[in-house]
Amino acid sequence: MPELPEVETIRLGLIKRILGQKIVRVQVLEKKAFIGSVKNILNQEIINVERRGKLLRIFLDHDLELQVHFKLNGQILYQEEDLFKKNKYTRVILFLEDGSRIIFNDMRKFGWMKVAKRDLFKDSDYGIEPLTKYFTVKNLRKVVISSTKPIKTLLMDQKKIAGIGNIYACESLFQARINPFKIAKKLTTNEIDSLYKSITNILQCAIVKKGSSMRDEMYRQVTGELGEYQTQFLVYEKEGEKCFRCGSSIKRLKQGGRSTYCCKECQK
DNA sequence: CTGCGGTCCTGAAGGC
DNA sequence: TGCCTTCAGGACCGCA
Repeated sequence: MPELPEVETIRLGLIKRILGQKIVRVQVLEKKAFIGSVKNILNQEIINVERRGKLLRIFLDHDLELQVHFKLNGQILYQEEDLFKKNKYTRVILFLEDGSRIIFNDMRKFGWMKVAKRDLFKDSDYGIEPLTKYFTVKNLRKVVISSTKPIKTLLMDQKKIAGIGNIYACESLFQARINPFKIAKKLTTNEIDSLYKSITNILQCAIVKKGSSMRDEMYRQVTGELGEYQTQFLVYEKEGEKCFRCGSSIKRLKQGGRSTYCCKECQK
């Protein structure tokens, strides 16, 4: 579920609420959801909240961090004491010193929280980070022209470009008028320029709209509110609807076991 | 190197 | 009503 814009929205929601707080108690309701020792993060102060691709990184004292990977259904909520509510999908609760709580929910149990040493974090495990100074047309071109994969598969390869999942890959390729099945190295210079602009534009807009909350409404902001970018989708989950640009029917095609949504007339 | 299918889980939706 | 299949935002693994 959460891709870059959703994780970034969660990061922004947390950073203005939890900095300087200490974690005073940790309740693990699902063992496999919490990797590492709870003891190591007790009484540690939260000093920053960062993000790399789809990975959320809560920085603590003593060179430690608590990483969160949301996979498909993970959710982080921030609750004041009096609003506290867990549900049947609550896997971990972090209690902060002022009585507030960070709740990690995950219906499908794919996601996890992990205690890790900050200096062991391998930035090179992740590809170019969009919306940073490293994400330039030149760097995107370098990655694109050296790959024989279909462009959509490449966009979702976290080791090449970090943070893009199925939704934003489909939407970016539609906006750039590129066929998701086109082999990356066959893209023209103009197409790569266009793709660069569409990725940047769509991710920025999605962050402004606080991410995308889909039909099962699993993604929420930390306040519990829904995101709003799903109202801007032009192809994702629009099978059979008319293309916004040319009016022909939006197709759903299988690609690497996943659904790819596109317009066969506009995306060549 | 690549693609493909299976795997970790739970639940919703649709067909019959 | 109930049973069955398919699908779901991610990522890893083994295999060809």
